[in-house]
Amino acid sequence: MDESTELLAVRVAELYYEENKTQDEVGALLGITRWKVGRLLTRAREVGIVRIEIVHPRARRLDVERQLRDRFGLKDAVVVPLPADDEEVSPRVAQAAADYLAAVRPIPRTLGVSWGRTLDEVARLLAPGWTVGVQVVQINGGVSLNSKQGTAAQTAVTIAQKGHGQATLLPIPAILEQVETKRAVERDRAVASVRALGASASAYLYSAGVAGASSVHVDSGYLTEADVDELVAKGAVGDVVGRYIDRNGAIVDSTLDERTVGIGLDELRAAEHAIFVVAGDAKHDVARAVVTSGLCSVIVTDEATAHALLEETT
Amino acid sequence: MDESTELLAVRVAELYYEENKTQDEVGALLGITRWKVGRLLTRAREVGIVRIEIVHPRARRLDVERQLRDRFGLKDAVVVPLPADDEEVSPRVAQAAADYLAAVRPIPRTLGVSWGRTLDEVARLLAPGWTVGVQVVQINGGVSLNSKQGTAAQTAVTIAQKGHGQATLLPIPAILEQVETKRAVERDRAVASVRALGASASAYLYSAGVAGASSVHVDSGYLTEADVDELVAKGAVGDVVGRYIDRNGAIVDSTLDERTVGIGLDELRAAEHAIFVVAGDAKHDVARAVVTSGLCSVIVTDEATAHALLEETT
DNA sequence: GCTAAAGTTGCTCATCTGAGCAAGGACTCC
DNA sequence: GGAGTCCTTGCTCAGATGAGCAACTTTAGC
Repeated sequence: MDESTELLAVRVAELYYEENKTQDEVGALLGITRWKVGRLLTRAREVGIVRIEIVHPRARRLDVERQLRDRFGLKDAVVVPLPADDEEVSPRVAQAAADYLAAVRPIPRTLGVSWGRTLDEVARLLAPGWTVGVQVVQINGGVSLNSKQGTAAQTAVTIAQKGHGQATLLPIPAILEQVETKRAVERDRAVASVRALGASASAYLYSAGVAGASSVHVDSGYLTEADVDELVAKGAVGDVVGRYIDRNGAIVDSTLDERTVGIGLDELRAAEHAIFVVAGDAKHDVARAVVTSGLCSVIVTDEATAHALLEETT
Repeated sequence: MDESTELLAVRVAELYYEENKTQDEVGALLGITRWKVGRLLTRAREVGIVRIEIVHPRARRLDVERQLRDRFGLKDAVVVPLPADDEEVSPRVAQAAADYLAAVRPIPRTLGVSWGRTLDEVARLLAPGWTVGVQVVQINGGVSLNSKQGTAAQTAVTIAQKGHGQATLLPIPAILEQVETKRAVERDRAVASVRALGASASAYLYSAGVAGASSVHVDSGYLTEADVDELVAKGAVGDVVGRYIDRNGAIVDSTLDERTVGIGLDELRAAEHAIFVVAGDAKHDVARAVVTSGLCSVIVTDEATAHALLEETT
């Protein structure tokens, strides 16, 4: 588009969009036919002279969502635009996840949830009365060894309460020290039944952690920084329901995995609705691993993550 | 608009604007009638959920321009949107002024110009060949006492050259020390003829300066900082064609004014086209004085200045 | 509980707008 | 210089859209 055409397009756009004139009127005013006006407007939109944007905390990027679905064979995708303020990213994604959960049809009778900061936020933002009589099951261990005790339970309970249903918890450490202990615990009748209930869920809602010193597992005392460093050295990019995976979505350390309590990755892969919530630049790698290895059927994320997924997997 | 309607409006806007669906399709998809879709879109635009903006260096704000015309009885107004970068404001206004000048009809045979940074920029941005055979006359004195000598002449010459015409200069100090000198100079045949030519111009193009230590007059040595301080104390807000005016557009110091060489304010007020170019936050006060006192028939400015003019003159 | 006022909804109809097409113009490559 | 190709232009026509209206619903005030 040459200089003078561009200038004309600007004038046309001003008269049409800002002055609310019809294409006919604009044409008459500028001495061109209305068809030319129409074409200039189309071009102005294409070229970006005219920018139409939807400014709202609950806005979504449907075009990006479609690309994600297509590229990774997902059942669904939810992408929220990046807000001006970085702090706002995770609440918006959480809100979107909460909205999505409330809209899942058929309504899940049994919902398996993991825990973590992101999930906590989702629970908090979920609309009270989002459903009726839901059964929420915690799908991975979580009683932490230090202060933050109870947040894992809190998440499940909140989601259950707001859905006028009840929560079934898994009050067991996420990772046990000995394989034997883990086996023994799983043989326990109560624990086994929770595991069974979890395995039967019709939908799962979970997030992922980054493999690094800031991991919740280090924070909670399940793993030392050295442990995590070793995992990273072995190729770990992050954890999903407490299990560390590499960039291909494979378990990094099977011994560690044996000591991890909760649902297995294959159960997640087989699930009807496996809703994966991720926000933030740090999690691009884990997100990619999850999405490419079919761990989720639905992803809820921010635009930056979505673009990262789409760009680098060409 | 309540929460749920708003959310619906967002969904509607996304499907309509981003997915390019018809209102009918959007309605079918969301289970509402197409009329409701149309109404939601209208509201979304009104409320600002949908924002349509024209992003272009040459874009204008026609709505604001209309307000300016109406409020101040101007013949015309040109308002450029604020660019993201503050540095960009004055070039954009200058460009707009250059564009405007080239589009003035009937084409001015004789154009009176003042000088200064703004005018210089206008001259620089003017399109070569913007007209043919124009006669450019310098309307106020300008040979400066220090280094920057010649810029005043430069402006007029550039405008004339680009308009395939010739420039008539007024190579005399803007302000003389003695009234007698000024009178004597004006009696000079050559000078008198330039003044006469200037007075006969069919269009004037000029800017304004702020009354303050940074004034060109101080910079050029015509006035001392103390002089300017005194002017300010007397109510001066700035100068137009070298003459200091107060907020009502009246001459502040008649003695000083008597020593100022060039066109008078009344000649400006009587002119057919008095095109006033102002940019920048510092000049809001002078701009208001010029505009409210009828010194210009056309204003070319930036959005911030325009808003300042409109807001505070209610 | 009733009435008036204000707001909302679905509809008709006139107008606006984009897709698609044929004709004209400009540019390229022998 | 001429044929072929690409791009632009104005047009027809069908589909999309907004103004205006009457019926209906909600709200407020008594």
